[in-house]
Amino acid sequence: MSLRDQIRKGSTELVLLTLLQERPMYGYEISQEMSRMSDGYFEMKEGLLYPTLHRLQKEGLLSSEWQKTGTERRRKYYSITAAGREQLKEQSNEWQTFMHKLQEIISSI
Amino acid sequence: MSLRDQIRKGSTELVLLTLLQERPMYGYEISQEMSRMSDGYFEMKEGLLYPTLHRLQKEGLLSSEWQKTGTERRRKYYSITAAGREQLKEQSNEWQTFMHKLQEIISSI
DNA sequence: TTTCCATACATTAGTAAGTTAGGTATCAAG
DNA sequence: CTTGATACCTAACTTACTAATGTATGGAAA
Repeated sequence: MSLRDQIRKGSTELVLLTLLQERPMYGYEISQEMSRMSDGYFEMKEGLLYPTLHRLQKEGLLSSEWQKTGTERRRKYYSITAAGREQLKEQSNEWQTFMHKLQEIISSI
Repeated sequence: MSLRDQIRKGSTELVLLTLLQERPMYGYEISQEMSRMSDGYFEMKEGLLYPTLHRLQKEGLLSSEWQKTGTERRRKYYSITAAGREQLKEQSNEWQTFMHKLQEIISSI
């Protein structure tokens, strides 16, 4: 695992929930959008993306529905739930704390 | 694993190398000092601390020597090497990038 | 003086997040 | 009609991290 991969560990949920707070999206769209909006920095492999979406839904932080319209390719759209928004707030705060603490340590030397 | 534990994942090496850049320390001292200087935020369990020190030494980022003086309790002091300082610079930069990117995403919504 | 806690090293078994590598199917373009 | 992008998914493996435990020494208190 690269240094970047190692550092990104643990940010999966935060990034996912943040994206879905904007609007409902389907898996493939999420991976594209995540890469696009971070200029390629955040890239989520399918082997992580789909299992994580399933887990977050199981935990009640996301809900999903298959797209109804018959013409387009089948897509499963994920939406953030109220519990998901709560969790997002919590995670966002925790990340802010972490980054602040880390800055303190880095700049203390 | 708690949210905080999950988030701290991947910061182990950076924090260790940063501490040892200040001065050589032994394992027990590192865990105390790490907790002290972060007001209890960063806590490294022994099951992570010792294997990681061993690994970093094996990778040439740290060197170690047992304390010589006979009176005191035996201690293994770890020092950062030139390669370790290089790695620290790299990791520090990578972390800055990551935190910047994450802030962008968080604040973009 | 022995008992108890802090110091100081370490390992082992288990968990869970992440990667790697596949599989299936549809649609559009050349 | 094959190729690549879209779109879903799973299984096997790796590894950072936790939880639990083990060993040994020194000092303080009982």
